[in-house]
Amino acid sequence: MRGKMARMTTTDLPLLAPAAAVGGAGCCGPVVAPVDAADARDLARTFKALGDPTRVQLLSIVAAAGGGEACVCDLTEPVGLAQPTVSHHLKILVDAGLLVREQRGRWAYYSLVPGALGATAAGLVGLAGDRAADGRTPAR
Amino acid sequence: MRGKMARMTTTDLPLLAPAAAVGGAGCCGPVVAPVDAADARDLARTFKALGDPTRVQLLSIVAAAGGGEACVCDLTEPVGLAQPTVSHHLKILVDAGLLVREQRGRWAYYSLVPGALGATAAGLVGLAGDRAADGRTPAR
DNA sequence: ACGAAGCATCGAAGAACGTCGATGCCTGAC
DNA sequence: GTCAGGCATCGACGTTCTTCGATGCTTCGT
Repeated sequence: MRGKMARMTTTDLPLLAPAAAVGGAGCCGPVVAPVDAADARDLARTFKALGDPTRVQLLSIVAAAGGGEACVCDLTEPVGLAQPTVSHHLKILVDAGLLVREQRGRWAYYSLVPGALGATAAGLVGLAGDRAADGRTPAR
Repeated sequence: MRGKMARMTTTDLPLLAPAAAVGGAGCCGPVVAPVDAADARDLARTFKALGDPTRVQLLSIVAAAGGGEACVCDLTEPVGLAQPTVSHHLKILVDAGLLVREQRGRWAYYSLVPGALGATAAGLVGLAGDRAADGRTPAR
């Protein structure tokens, strides 16, 4: 009889993960403080936004576009999806703090948030603490 | 007459993203070749594995554990989930190429794949091409 | 040989996700 | 003022994901 734990909904605030402040910890103890549950949640929220092929494509298309920005009409054709779907994915990327939207006239231009991808990558390698960050084996 | 495009299932091979080989492109043209659709798919598969708070926690707990490895019985309590659920998440991380499983006696020990997190982080910053990789603004 | 412990797999239930067509709002052109 | 274009939002539908209890397999200890 357990049906009482709210099911871990995973829907919450839209903030960007604060680079997962993993400091020096977990070096000499019985699994002490790897990352806070809240940090894990924030980091996972960003990764979930990146966890769709369409969104990864959108991100890279925007990054590769001339001027570093692209409007929705330029994005629907490369990904082969309908315009409402592309708008939906773009909104998710904006909510994740990876893209910014700027309306100019009739067009909505999307561009990368400068440090966002780097911060997420840093949080990713920070996940490992100081272990196996860039190919170093864990001493075995 | 669109309802016929197989729905983009997103389920396929378990391989790890090959760091998203974004070369030099998209500098002077109408959005040419940001990343291949297959690369986007592989990268997104890894990010989807990271897109759950429980899995992020598991990853960091394993990384912070003594010896760089942990068995399932050590992981169920920190994340507060049932054992089958933890096994399920661990399998997803193994399939994504982020963890390795080693059975020793009665226990199954999980540890980080050495370069996996770093490779994924590299693919992430590679997504931006050479733009906004580590805080550099796109010239504006 | 027998029981216990650790773990994976199975099947099910509910929530979340991706996709679309239809529709409405806002801007710019005439 | 009126029309057309670009985009977001809404509602719906099918798929996928997360979680659990139950169960089975393998290994160790007695």
